[in-house]
Amino acid sequence: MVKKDYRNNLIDTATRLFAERGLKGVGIRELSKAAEVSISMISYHFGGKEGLYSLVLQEQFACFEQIETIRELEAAPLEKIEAYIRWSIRRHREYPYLMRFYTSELTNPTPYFATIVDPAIKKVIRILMETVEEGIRIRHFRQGLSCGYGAGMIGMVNYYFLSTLATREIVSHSPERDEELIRHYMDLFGKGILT
Amino acid sequence: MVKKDYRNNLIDTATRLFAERGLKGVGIRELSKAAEVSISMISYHFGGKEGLYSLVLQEQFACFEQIETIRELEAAPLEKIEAYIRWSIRRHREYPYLMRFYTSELTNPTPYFATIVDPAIKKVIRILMETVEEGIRIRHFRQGLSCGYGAGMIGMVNYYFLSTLATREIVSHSPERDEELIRHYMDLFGKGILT
DNA sequence: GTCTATATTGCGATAGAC
DNA sequence: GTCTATCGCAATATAGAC
Repeated sequence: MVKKDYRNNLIDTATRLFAERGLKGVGIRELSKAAEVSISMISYHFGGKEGLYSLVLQEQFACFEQIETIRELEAAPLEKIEAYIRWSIRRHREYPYLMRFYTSELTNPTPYFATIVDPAIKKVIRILMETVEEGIRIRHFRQGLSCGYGAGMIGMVNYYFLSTLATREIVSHSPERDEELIRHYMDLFGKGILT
Repeated sequence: MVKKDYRNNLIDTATRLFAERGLKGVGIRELSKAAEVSISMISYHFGGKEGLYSLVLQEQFACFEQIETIRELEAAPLEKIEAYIRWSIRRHREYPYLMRFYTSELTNPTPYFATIVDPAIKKVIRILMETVEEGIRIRHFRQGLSCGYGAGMIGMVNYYFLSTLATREIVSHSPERDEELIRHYMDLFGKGILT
């Protein structure tokens, strides 16, 4: 079906371009040329540039629904933390532009931050904090810890992907290293760095 | 001196507006109106909008020079890590818009990323990795750790400030909590979370 | 140094043909 | 559904008066 090809073509191209240069950094002329369709297709299919952007954003953040399965997991808190790390890394690999939208919306929010991005971030942070809280309560984790440590783990993983542009010459970001990365995060988070 | 007032006025206004909406998100009309000067002042003093932006960026990242004092510190690796955390938090408090420029340039880089932002980030990461490496070498830190753990610490601290917009209703970001925050990061990084 | 007025270019959106 | 051509507006930069 021709219609669907053109539509998907536009969505794919827009995802890449918006991720790389932001909503304001991409014009509909360049967008339609890159997608090899005419400029009027953007208004026709998506009601304008902003409509296309919000659709791309929705697609990118839809996967945050899956975090609920981690909350409902019948598992020890530390296993839930590992499940989060695995889910998070898988998510970044599956949606290579996700971190760009995530941080771009956090620093230069568009009107869609409040409805799409903010709830997704809050949901993940709340679940991680809950998990750490539970770990403290049932004495798997040390007493007197702050449940904010959960957010520390989110920060470590996200920064690994966020900083790629500056660190790829220093640290390998190959997917083949992902398992090693998970072990390292769990090791550091669990036991700390000291002898 | 009138000249300097107008110039500084423009720089201050531009810092706030560029931080909040990005280079492309702010026009020189709005900028000059907010700074209460005429539009032509931007070209006159800074050679155009981009010139003003690059000056703001230089100002924001100039403080990264100070990281050298941590490298040269005569102190144990763990103390250097704490010195980094203190320096980083102080930096975020002194330059409240720094994290916005930092992440905005990482996700939607402008032509100034390569000369201003990239070297600053690389310098900090290298020093943290060196410090962890040294800690492992002199057996203050556990053997078999990756020196990439240093970057994990950068990620935790930066994410705390990056995520403010989404987490301020969940976690307090008050400067009065900073000392507690430093203790928590050192505690987690040093001993981990397990009993 | 600072202003107003204007030149020029580029933007997003759409009318109308097919 | 898709195209081309064009409208109206906002962008940056600058000429020229003071």
